[in-house]
Amino acid sequence: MKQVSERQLERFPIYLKYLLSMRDSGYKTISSPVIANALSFSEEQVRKDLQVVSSNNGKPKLGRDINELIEDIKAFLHYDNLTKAAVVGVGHLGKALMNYKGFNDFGLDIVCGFDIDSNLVGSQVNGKDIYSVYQLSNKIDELGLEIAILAVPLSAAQDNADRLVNAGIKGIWNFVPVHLNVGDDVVIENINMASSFAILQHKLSNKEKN
Amino acid sequence: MKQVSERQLERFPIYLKYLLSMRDSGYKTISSPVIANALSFSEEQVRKDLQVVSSNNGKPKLGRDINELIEDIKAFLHYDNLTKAAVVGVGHLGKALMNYKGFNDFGLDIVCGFDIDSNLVGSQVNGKDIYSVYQLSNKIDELGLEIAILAVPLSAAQDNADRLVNAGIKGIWNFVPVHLNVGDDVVIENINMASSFAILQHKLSNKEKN
DNA sequence: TAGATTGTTAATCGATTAACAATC
DNA sequence: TAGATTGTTAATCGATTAACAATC
Repeated sequence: MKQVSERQLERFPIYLKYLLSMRDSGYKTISSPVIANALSFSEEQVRKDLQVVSSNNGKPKLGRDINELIEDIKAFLHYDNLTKAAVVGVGHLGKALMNYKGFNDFGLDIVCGFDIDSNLVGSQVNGKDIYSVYQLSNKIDELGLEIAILAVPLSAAQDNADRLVNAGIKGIWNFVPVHLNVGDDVVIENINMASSFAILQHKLSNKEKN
Repeated sequence: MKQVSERQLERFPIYLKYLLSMRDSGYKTISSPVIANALSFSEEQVRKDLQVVSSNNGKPKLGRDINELIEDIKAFLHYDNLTKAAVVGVGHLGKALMNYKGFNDFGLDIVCGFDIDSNLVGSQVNGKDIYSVYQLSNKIDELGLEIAILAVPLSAAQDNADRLVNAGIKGIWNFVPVHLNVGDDVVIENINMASSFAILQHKLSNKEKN
């Protein structure tokens, strides 16, 4: 299979959402120019991206079979077998993540939550148990947790990352706006709202100048 | 001022968080290699990035003054005068965003929420009023709202984006995993959790292969 | 002074875009 | 057939990394 870049990986879920909506609208095939126009990408980029995941070639004049393309992207993104995850830090954000309905659609299954607050431990959010962070090691093994979603306060982020790594977690989805230092064998992916907002703000103030 | 790329913009909030923590630890100056090492960037990249925002040159052997650097980054990112925003769609995610304490730190002030559900309209979240989406035009003017934070269900996303644009909003921070089509004069910035998770998942499955 | 760090200029790398023959 | 779309190969663009003289 061809090499894939992070930029491309980011685009596949976007293609998938669009393709699902087009299938719902009754389309059977779809071409790169049509996708490009709908999503504001270039058609060359769409063609290259789809070549990475497609099991069959597209057909000149027709494009690709939508169903096949949807299956190819889902397979490529591992959407079929759910990855078990836990939310660490059950504050406002952590609760919202535990309640979010969309995660199953992209192969993520939030099994439980962890918090340090003894008032929360033993309760449930969206029907999912909240355990103590001191139970991390045990529960990770017992429940087969693969990924931790970190949503603790800033000051507790690195400590909890260390705790997770010690407990055997290899993947951390970090919602805390701070750089985590972990070993090479652990993968971190950050959702940094401050970074995203900086781009929005900058684009807006550039507009105003014109 | 030098040209700045989106990649660089994303890094400035990360630098800022780190610099604040180093200032708290008592440091007065800091060099690019030290920053690079702490944040897992290359030192050349750090040097180039800081040159974009710094009002003064760094000093060989010493580096830069931390306080000055912090002020420069804050000014560059417009962190000083708060941008007024509203959350549109007060579900689990919308509520969490309205409760999130960190936005003020990066120049964002969530003034109120909007929802279509008449059971929510008139209530408050974190002391902030929830208005009907039918009041958007009026309230945007009345309250001086500049940015909309979109957190509605997928099926309602494009309609609400259109509504916001019609009501005069020029910047949309989109938390819905869908591509929004708007005119050239409107800026959209997406927080796409599916895209972010795709990268995490892919890195993890690559690790497993080794 | 010696040397760590700087800013600038050049080289490399990777991703996007363009060009174009092949084909359903 | 004609032409829209494909896949491949080459060119361009932009960002990162490397090299190096300047300097506190």
